[in-house]
Amino acid sequence: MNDTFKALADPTRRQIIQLLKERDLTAGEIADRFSISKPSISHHLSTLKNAGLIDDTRQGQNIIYSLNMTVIQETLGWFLGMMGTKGDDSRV
Amino acid sequence: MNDTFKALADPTRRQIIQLLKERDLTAGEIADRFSISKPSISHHLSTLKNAGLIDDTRQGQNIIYSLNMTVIQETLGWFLGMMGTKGDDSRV
DNA sequence: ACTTTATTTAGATGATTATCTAAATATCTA
DNA sequence: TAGATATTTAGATAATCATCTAAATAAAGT
Repeated sequence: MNDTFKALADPTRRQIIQLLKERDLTAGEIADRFSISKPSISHHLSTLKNAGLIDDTRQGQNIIYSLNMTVIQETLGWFLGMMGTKGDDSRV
Repeated sequence: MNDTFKALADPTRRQIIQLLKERDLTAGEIADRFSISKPSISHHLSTLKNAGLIDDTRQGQNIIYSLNMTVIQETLGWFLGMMGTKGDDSRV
């Protein structure tokens, strides 16, 4: 959970996630959309992958990244849990 | 938005939020529930307040902190936007 | 006014992080 | 196997962050 929030606490990484929401992309395609170096993007991708937010699969020379909705759903659940009646401590 | 995610990217701050979900608490009551120093908790509270996640109001010697659901709702919205059909780029 | 209690602000320190360049690895093609 | 392309790993550096102790501010009680 902490890895997830830490991964999301960076604007570049959130943008990457937004890009992957549209369609799967190779590391290079992702890097092309930013003005920072490829190694930096690679590092961000590794952070996102480590948090379980994205998956990767090699296809020839390319590595294709895709969103993994599982962790996003879990995190959404955290917020939903937050939205119960304020002060709700489960007394019926 | 970035302030929100950064504020949430710390376990102590998330725990503070969980505590405030149950009921409003003074700075001291919050600090009592952690093993780190009061100044550190005060700093965390200031980070959360800066992100709009909590409000404070002085009452005598105490400062009472409370959850502000507005930003939490907005952030929930971010996740909901994420949950649209994967690949959804709005072609009807 | 002085003391106590509650809280924050200041200033310092060690750890983590975002970024870079250079080098390594992996795959494909000629 | 040599060369080109795609990507990551290594190592360095500057910035940000979590934490601490000590000092300052605020309110209340004596």
